[in-house]
Amino acid sequence: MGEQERAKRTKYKIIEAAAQVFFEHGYDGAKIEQILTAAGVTKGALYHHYRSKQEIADALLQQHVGDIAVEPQDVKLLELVVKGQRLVEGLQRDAVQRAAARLTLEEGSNQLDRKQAMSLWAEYVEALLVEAGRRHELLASVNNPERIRKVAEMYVGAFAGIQLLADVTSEGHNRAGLQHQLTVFFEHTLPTIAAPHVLPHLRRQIGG
Amino acid sequence: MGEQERAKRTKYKIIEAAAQVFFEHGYDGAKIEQILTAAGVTKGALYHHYRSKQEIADALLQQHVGDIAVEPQDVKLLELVVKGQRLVEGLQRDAVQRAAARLTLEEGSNQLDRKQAMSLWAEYVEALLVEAGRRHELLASVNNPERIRKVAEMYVGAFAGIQLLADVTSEGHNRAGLQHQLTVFFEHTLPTIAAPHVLPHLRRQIGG
Amino acid sequence: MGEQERAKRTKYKIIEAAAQVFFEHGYDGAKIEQILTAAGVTKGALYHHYRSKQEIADALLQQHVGDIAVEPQDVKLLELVVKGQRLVEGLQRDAVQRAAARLTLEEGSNQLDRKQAMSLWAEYVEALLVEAGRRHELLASVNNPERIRKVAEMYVGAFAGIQLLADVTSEGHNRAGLQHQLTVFFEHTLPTIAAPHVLPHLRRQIGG
Amino acid sequence: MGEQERAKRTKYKIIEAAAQVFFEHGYDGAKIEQILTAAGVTKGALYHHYRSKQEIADALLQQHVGDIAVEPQDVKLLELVVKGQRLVEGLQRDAVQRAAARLTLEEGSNQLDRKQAMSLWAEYVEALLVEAGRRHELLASVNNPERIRKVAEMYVGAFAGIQLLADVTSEGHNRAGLQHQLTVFFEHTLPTIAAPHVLPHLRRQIGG
DNA sequence: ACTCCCGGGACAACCCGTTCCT
DNA sequence: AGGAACGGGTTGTCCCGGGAGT
Repeated sequence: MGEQERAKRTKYKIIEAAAQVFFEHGYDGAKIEQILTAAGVTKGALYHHYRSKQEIADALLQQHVGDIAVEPQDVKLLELVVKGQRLVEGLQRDAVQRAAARLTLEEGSNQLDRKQAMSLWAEYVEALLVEAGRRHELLASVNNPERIRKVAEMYVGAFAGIQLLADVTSEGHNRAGLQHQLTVFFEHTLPTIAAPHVLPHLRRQIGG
Repeated sequence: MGEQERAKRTKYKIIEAAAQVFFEHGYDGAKIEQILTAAGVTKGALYHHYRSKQEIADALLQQHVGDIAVEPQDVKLLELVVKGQRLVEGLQRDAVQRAAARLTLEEGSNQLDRKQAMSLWAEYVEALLVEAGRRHELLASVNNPERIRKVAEMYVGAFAGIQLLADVTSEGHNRAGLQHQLTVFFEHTLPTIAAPHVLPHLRRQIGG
Repeated sequence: MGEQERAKRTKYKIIEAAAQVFFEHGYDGAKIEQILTAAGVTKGALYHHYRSKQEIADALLQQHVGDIAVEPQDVKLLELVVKGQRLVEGLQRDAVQRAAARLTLEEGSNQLDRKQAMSLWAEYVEALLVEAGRRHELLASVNNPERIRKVAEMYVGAFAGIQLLADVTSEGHNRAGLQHQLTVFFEHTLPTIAAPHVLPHLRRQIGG
Repeated sequence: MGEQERAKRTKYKIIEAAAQVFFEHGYDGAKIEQILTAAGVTKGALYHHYRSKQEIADALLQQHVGDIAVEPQDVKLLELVVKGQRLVEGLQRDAVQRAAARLTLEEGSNQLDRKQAMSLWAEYVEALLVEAGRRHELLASVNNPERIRKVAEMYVGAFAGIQLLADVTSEGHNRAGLQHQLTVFFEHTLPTIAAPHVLPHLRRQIGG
């Protein structure tokens, strides 16, 4: 019982340490020894819980998928905004999220994972926009399937890039930075997507 | 003499091969052997021309900086658009550009490089926007130093992200894809930045 | 009490499992995990009963030495034949015997054990032959100390080899195979050792 | 050119050192470090020439197959004797032969090799005996297919065993020992196989 | 008394960037 | 420019101990 408890904590210590190291050095650049040191565990312990470096990375990515649920909103586009904010918040707060993001972008020998992760996001945004369109929240010029698809992809890409840049621009993991960046992004893209009557709602959330 | 010639060609073969390998596997993941095989060169040759793996990467990045000069335009914002298009075009055409992009985003042991590269871009865009502002090409709401700075950063970030996504979304290195993506990006951001009277000019370039 | 009983059974389960694994992979090649799995025991249990891998091997070898006693025979050479047959029978029936044989032939870090085991056998056979000589059961050409010694060594060696080959030639652990092999061996060596008048007795046993 | 020469010598040094170590400790027990030390080469050199420990063992076994050709003899059974003597001689003279023998008997993960090696020998001896039978060199009691087969197997097995024992009985690699053992073996088995009229010929060779 | 899980750490095989000699 | 050699560093294996629970 107490044993189980300890094991659980050890596993988590390892994941946390791995997150830190993976985030800083990438998958290939990360050395097991670094993880060991950071976690304060021995090799025996680590390999007791995970069979390989790859398995640690996988476990880390699992954690990530603990998907950010967003409560439904009257204005569908609000969900997009909130989701983005939550995601950003997660990236700032949680080293595991940051590492997962890095690993996903990097591809670990298999390009597929990266592809899938991105595609998933794109699909999610697309579905959201479609629904928004049905509710007349989109500008007429945007509200057709072809266009929605493109916009979704652009959004996801741009979003990913902003995260990337934020790592760089900010000294420490300054919270305000990324959040502000996101705000700017929304302010400059939503007006060309959303119908005028929903913009005020969106602005309120953004500004908040 | 002819020797010089051959040496030059060998060096380039190496860079090209390295580009391919670095792009696919990243810096740490790339093995010298792979480069050797891809280039059809022996180890002796490679180390005759470059003293280390890092030096190859550096040489590769130099190439990249062979900066895309853009001819001055009446409308300053057009330069931004053209620059973006040129960059994208380069990324599609040239494996070296692609590899350089990957390496830059990855940081090679030193975070500084990534930071600098990004900052450089941000500064370039910022300067461009400032000049555009002076020429009354910006919306009033955007035309103040603080805001311009933020917008520039957002732009660079989003831009980087679009490239990333493009690697993923496209099967082969489909040219049209990235270009189209970029078009969508410009269409959805410029209206919230540029003054109405320059928009038609920009649209003409974008659509082209 | 019942505890003791269980402990005993556990110990035996371990020995049996170890025998299987040692026989198949040799000492170095055998992994504790494999023994664990085969025995259906946990690591804690195993190390409660045995302090090390080596100790398991030792225990296994002890078992082996539970020497095959052969009832005295009128014709001394018959004892040699019977002993051989018993040994072979044991090797077929009992995995522990098989494993012990392998470990003995392999030497476990110390060559001494192997030497001793072999020497023991050689001495046993030698003593037996000496006694047979005293009883006029040997051919005159063989019946001198020097010769007896050599013959004994040859016998043991050849015998060991036959076992080895049998492992290999036979698909499953075919019982008949080894036994038959042994018969052939006796048939082809005894006539050059035994006095003619004892041969019929020996043949009867061999053929049986 | 001179390079090639050096490489060849290095490869051989490695094989020789490996032979020594494999012979003493078996495959699993042999450590690469030991081979390195014995050969006086570095890890890099070793792995430049061989990709794995297994590959070294394989190379070693190849060498072994450089089969001992025996010049045809009038009396076919003489070939059997000569072959045996040559083999034994080889085992004494050449560490590589010794190691190969050990590795073959040990099976390295795949039992097949051992089986095949043994079977090959058995087949060789069988063929030889068949031919001898055709030339009326065998006793009538032996000269039938069934029997020949069994005798061949017995022979090979016994032979292998004698080698094994010799490793053990002898302190240094005493040459005389094994050879003498072999002599005894032939003396005690051939009379029950060979026709009386060829025995003198065989004895002459054996005694030689 | 025995089981079991967690953890410790030495050590092994192998990789890979680099140098050195030709 | 060619290719053998170098050697430190990496991941992963495996034998074993320890302590809580039943």
